[in-house]
Amino acid sequence: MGQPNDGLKDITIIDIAQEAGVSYSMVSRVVNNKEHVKPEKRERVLQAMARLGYVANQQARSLAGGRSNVIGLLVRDLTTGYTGEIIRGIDLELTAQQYDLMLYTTHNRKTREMVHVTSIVRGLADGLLIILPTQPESYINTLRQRNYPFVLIDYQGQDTEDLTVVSANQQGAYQAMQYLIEAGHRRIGFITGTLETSAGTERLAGYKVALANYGLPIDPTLIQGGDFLQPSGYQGAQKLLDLEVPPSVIFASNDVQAFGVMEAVRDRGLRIPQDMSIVGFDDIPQATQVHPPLTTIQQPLEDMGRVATRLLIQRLQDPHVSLASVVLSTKLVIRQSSGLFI
Amino acid sequence: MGQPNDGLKDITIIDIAQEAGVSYSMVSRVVNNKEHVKPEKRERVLQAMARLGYVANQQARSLAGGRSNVIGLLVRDLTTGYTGEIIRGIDLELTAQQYDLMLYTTHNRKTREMVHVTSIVRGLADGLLIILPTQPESYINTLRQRNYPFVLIDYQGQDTEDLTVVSANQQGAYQAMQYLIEAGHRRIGFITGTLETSAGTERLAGYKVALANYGLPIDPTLIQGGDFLQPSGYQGAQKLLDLEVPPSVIFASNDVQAFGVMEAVRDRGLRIPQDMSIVGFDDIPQATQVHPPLTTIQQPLEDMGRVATRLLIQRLQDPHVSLASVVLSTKLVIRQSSGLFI
DNA sequence: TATACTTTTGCAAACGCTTGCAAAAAAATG
DNA sequence: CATTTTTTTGCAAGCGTTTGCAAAAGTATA
Repeated sequence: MGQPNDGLKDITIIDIAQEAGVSYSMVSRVVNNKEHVKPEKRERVLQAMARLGYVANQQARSLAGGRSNVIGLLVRDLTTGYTGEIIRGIDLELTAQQYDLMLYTTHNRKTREMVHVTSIVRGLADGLLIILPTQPESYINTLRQRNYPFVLIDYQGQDTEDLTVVSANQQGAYQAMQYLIEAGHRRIGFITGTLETSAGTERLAGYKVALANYGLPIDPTLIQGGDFLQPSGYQGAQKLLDLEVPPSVIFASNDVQAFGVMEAVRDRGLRIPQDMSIVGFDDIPQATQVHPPLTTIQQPLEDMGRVATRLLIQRLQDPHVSLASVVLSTKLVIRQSSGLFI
Repeated sequence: MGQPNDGLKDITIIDIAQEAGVSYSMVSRVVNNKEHVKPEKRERVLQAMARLGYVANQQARSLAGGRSNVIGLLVRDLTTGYTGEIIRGIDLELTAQQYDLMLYTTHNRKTREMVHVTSIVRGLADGLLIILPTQPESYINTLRQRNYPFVLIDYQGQDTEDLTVVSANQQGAYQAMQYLIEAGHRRIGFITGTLETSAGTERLAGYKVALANYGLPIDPTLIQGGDFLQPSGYQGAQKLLDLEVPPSVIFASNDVQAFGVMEAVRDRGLRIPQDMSIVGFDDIPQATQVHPPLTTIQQPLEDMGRVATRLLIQRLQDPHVSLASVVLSTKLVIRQSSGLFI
C-alpha cells in the first residue's frame, strides 16, 4: 500500500486475537474457515472481527502462501465491445465468488504479453483468464511449466490439457452460410479475422466447408484477409466491391469488422440489404444499434466469461479436480442487414 | 500466489545477491534506484538480474512498505463504451509508467462500493481512480480520512481539496444548444442523465442556460428524466413524441441514450434528421457507426483517463506536490443526425 | 482413576522485500 | 600519514499472514 495513511492504524489479526482473547493463529484459522476451532471461540473471534472491522491484508496473505483471491485477466484491448461482454460475465461470476480482478492489457505486443505473464505468475493473482490470445504459445508454456492455473477463452489451442472455453466457431459460420446459400446467394464474399487465432481460422473453415458441402466453388478472390478490426472490414469490402462480379453478400469475421463493411457499402451509395447483404459474427450489443440492424451469429460472450471463470475457480479450489473444456453453441440471428438474393 | 508452481523456484533478491556477490539490501537498492550504490556494483547487480531473469514479488514489496505499483480503478460497469474509452486512456498511461491495474466494479450497489474501498485501502493498490460515482460521499470520506491518494473522473464534487478530472459539461451542452437554436430549432426536447451525477446536472444546466440566454421559454414538458442508459432514451423519446406539439430535436444526455432515442424515432416511422434531429453527448466510437451518424459533443474521454492517471501517479511519486484539478474542454461534432429546422 | 487417544490451541518459522542504523571503505582534509 | 568526513555496504528487524509441530486440554477406554 502507498505510504499515506497517517492516522488510523490498520487492524491486524493480532488486534483481533487480543480482543477475542485467543492466539493470532486461531484468528487466522477462523478467517480461513479451517477446522479444529471450538465453536465458541470461533464465535468470539467473529464478533471481535465485526467489532473492530477487520479486513485481511492480501499481500501478507499471499506472501505467506495463502491465496490472494485475485484472478488476472489478460486481454488484448478493451475497446471492441466483444471484450466488454466477456468481461461482464467474468465480473459477474467473480463478484459472486468474492474474487478481485487484475487487468492486464497487451495491446497485441508480444513482449508485453510475456512480461505480464511472468509478473502475474510471480504476482498476486491466483489464476489467469486469457481472452483470445494471438500467439499464446510462448507464454502458455511458461504457465504450463509452472503448473499455473489458467483458462483460455475463445482460443482453441492444440494442447488438450489446457482448459478452454470456446464457442462453436466453425459451426456458427456454417450456419450463417447455410442460411445465405438457401436464401439464394451464390457469390459470398468473406473477410477473415486474424488467422493466428483459432476463432479466425475456424470461421473461415466454416465458410469453406459450407461452400463445399453445397457444391459451390471456393473463389479465392472472394476471400479477403483481415484482422477482426473495423478498418479491415472497410478495406476488405472495398476490394470485394471492386471485383468485376462483386458478391451479393459479405460475411465478415466479426461484428466490428461488419461495421466497417457497412461503411464501405454505404460509401458506394449501395443499399443494405437490397444491393448488398451483410452478416457479422459475435452479436455484440451494437449489432442491434446500427442501421439496419446486423444479421449475425450470436456468441454467448457473457456466458463464455462466466463459464471460464467458474472453471478457473473450481480448479483453484481443488487443483486435482478433473475439468473439461467447454464448447458453447452459437445461434444465427437474422436481422435486416441481409436478405434474399433474387 | 496460488499453491501450484511445483518445479521452478522463484528467483529472489537473495539469489541475485549471491550471483552478484553483494548483500541483498544492495540488490533492493538497485532495484529501487536508490542512491548510495557504487556504479560498478549497480552494474553487476543489473547483469545478475538479467541473467537470472529476476521479477520482483509485489506482495513482499508492498508488505515491506514499498509500493505495489498497482493502481485501483473503481467503476460502475464496463459495458457502455464510455467507460471503455476512459479506461483505454488510463491503460495507456499506466502501461507507460509501469503500473498495473486492479479493476473493481460496483454495479451501482452502494454496499459493494464501500466494501471495495476498504479493501483497496488496505489492499494492494497505491492509489485509486474513480469513474463517475453516483454518490461517492460515503466512501470518499474514508479515503480522505486515511489520506489515501485518489482522483475522481467525471465527477465534480464540492470539496475542492479532491483531485478531479472533468470535462466542461455545461459548456458542452451550451454549445450544442447554441448550434441547434441558430439552426432554427425552437422546441428542443431534453432527456436528462442521472441527476445525482454532476455530469447529469451540468448538462441540464447548459440546456437551461442556453434557452434563457436566447430568450426561449423553459418548457418542463420538454424535459424528460433519464439515467444515461439506452432504455431511458427510448422512453423519454416516446414521451416527447406523444406531446401535442413534439419538439423538432431531441437532445440526449449522452450517446447511449441518444441511440435509444433513435430507436424510438425510427419505430414511429420518422426520418432522422428530416422529421427529428437528434444530438448526443460523449462522442463514443459507436456514434460514427450508427446511421445516420450522430451529432454529439465530443468529450475527450481517453484524455480524461490519461490526465487522471497522470495526476494520480504524480501524487504518488510526491505526496506533497501541489496539483490542480483539470477541466478538459468539449467540442461540438456535427454529423448527419441533426439538421436545420425549416 | 490411570492411560491412551483425539481435538484444540499456541508458538515460531517462513514468505520476499524495504529501510534505519551502524560498520566498513573510500575520499578529503590538515 | 593520521584524522575527519563522506560514501558505500551489510545486518537485522519488521511488514501481516499461514501453517507444521508440539503442547495443552478434553474425551473415551480399560
